[in-house]
Amino acid sequence: MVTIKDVAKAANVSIATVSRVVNDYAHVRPAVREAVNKAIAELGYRPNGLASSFRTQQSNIVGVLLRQQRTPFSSALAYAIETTMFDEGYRVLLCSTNGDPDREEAYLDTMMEMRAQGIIIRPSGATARTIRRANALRESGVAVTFVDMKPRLASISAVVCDNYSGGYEGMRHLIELGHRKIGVVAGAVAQRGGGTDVGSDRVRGIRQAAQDLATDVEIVFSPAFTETSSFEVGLECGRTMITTEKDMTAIFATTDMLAIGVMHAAHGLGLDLPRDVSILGYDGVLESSVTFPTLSTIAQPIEEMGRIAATTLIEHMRGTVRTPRQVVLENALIRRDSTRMLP
Amino acid sequence: MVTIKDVAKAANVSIATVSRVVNDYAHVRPAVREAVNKAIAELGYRPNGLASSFRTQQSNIVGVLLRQQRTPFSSALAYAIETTMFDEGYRVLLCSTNGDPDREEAYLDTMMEMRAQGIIIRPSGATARTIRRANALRESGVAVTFVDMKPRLASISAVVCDNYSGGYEGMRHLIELGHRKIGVVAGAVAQRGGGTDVGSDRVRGIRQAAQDLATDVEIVFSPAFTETSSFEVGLECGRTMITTEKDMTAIFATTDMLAIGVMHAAHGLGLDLPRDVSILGYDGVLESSVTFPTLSTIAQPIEEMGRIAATTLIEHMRGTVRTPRQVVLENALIRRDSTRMLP
DNA sequence: CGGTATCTTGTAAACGTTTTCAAAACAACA
DNA sequence: TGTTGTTTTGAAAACGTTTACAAGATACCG
Repeated sequence: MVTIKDVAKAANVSIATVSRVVNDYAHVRPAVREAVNKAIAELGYRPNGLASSFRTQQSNIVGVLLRQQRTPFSSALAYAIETTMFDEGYRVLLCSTNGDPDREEAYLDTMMEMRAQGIIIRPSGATARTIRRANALRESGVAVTFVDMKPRLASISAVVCDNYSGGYEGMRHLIELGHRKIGVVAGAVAQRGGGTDVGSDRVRGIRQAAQDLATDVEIVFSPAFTETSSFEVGLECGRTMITTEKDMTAIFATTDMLAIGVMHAAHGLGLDLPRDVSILGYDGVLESSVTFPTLSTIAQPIEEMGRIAATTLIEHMRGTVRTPRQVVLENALIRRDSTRMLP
Repeated sequence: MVTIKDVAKAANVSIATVSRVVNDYAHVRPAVREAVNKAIAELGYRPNGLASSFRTQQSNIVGVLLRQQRTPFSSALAYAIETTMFDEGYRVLLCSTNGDPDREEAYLDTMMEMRAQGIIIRPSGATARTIRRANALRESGVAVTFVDMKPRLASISAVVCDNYSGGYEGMRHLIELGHRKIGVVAGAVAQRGGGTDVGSDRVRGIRQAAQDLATDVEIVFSPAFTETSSFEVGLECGRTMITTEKDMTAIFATTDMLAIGVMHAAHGLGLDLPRDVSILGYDGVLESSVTFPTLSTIAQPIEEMGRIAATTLIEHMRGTVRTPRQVVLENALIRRDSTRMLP
């Protein structure tokens, strides 16, 4: 490998000068600069990033800790973060913990060892622990931003959608369409409503809307389950719900993938959508636009979340913003074909 | 930050000894080892990865260069690669070029600067250039493996599916079901059939099967288009194809997302699936199992591809395998509800 | 107990940069 | 030409590890 020394020798200058040229410093005579650049080109010199990172203790690496990687939501989020970071000169180390706390631990360790400048975390359920860990990171000088989760105490920056009002507006949509008995498919934690996770907020919004918007609204929850977002769960819950609750005219699933599962359940039971039952999703992932019928959904601005999380983290890393900041974005109802006005 | 020096002082040993303990070397007295570990724990010492990477010139970083990141295929692939690498002690830098050659260039530069040990590339269309670049990388000591693309000359390792036979078997499926006039939705490059890309191989297989398997098979191609995999393109092509070719009974799309687009076109034109037209996809992404009706498809073992690409690269990096290796995996037909026997 | 082999430890030199400091070169001015 | 101020350059010291080498300690053997 050709080093800065080789370049210095070839250009007849000191390594300090080469360094100055490489890093675009002022105070280098044009002639010298040119000679150095020529030597660099001729020798095919590439600065050793390992060395300069080491010297400056700046890795330019940020970690992104996701709980999954295969879901549409995560993909979109990761993509937005990654491109934003790249354009700002940071490189991202993408890690999917798959919900395994040991893996999360291991990844955080690695990031510390690599002296990552900042970390974006989409926390999994184990919030207390994650927050503790995140605070420890912050104290040792690593910038931290949460995405898609708002911690109760605002010591850490976070970017999140207003899931409460999303749930609320989803219900408003269904109620305005004339639905009065509405099934809700949501995770177990969410149903209890105590958590700080996004699902709980959605359910709270749903409950409140049912109280506020009409006197005769009845909501029924599908039996609790633990995993909170998969197609299979939606299928299962949809099936039992549809067979049990005869006069239910609409189902609100707190996730698009859940909703798609519910749609399949409905199809499987011979129902015609949306005539026999309206279905409303939540997230606005790509997949929701390619179902049949296309899925009405409360869309989150996923890419915007990613971008804002990235820029927030960057500001923390650069020190331009020191106080934690919590950004709450609005969701938007997308009316498509899976929900219809009751006759 | 607490360094190895601090630990050495606290444990009353030399930094060399600490280093030996940290790196699990033999020849350290148990008592000493213990004392050092105690000091490490007390001080909260974390080895400076930047420093050791620099010293050893081993970054433990591998780059993964994808052209997109938001597609189900890419996500699954990235996930498989990432977990495999992590378990082997490597960290992955995930990069999506979005088809932009400048971005690809920039990423490769970064990887060189970070002294990545190896790179997995899912090449985009610009193959000649990518191969040249890949060879240059190899010569400067970086391990390179292609995934989902097999270069003509076997100087670079690659993991790919047998797209030719996949196309062939897809056609066999449709022909066995009694279909004789079959529409094919594929990219422009693929249709010309000259490229080394996966699409071309699929089309070649399709063509050959049409010749081999029955005398009266007719295939019609949808008008050529450039982007090769999106839902919108499938929608567009499906629409024109269905309205133009009246006696066509099946459509083979060379991508699941294309197929899903075609399904929507069919639904939009009031067709009943699979009664009025059978639809066959290719890839076997998650989405194909949640369409309505569920999509029959030629499934690629995407995760296996990722895993094998990762292990291949690891073997190259470790030097256990030096000669390039090209692995070809088989696809498998998944029969679902979107294809049916002609009456 | 001396000699030898083995185990354990420390010293110090790298690794390729960046950066401080001071010296050298140059320009401006009297 | 000498003085002063500015620009340009180089020497050398870091940064925190790993590791070659040598030396000190210990064990073993006759």
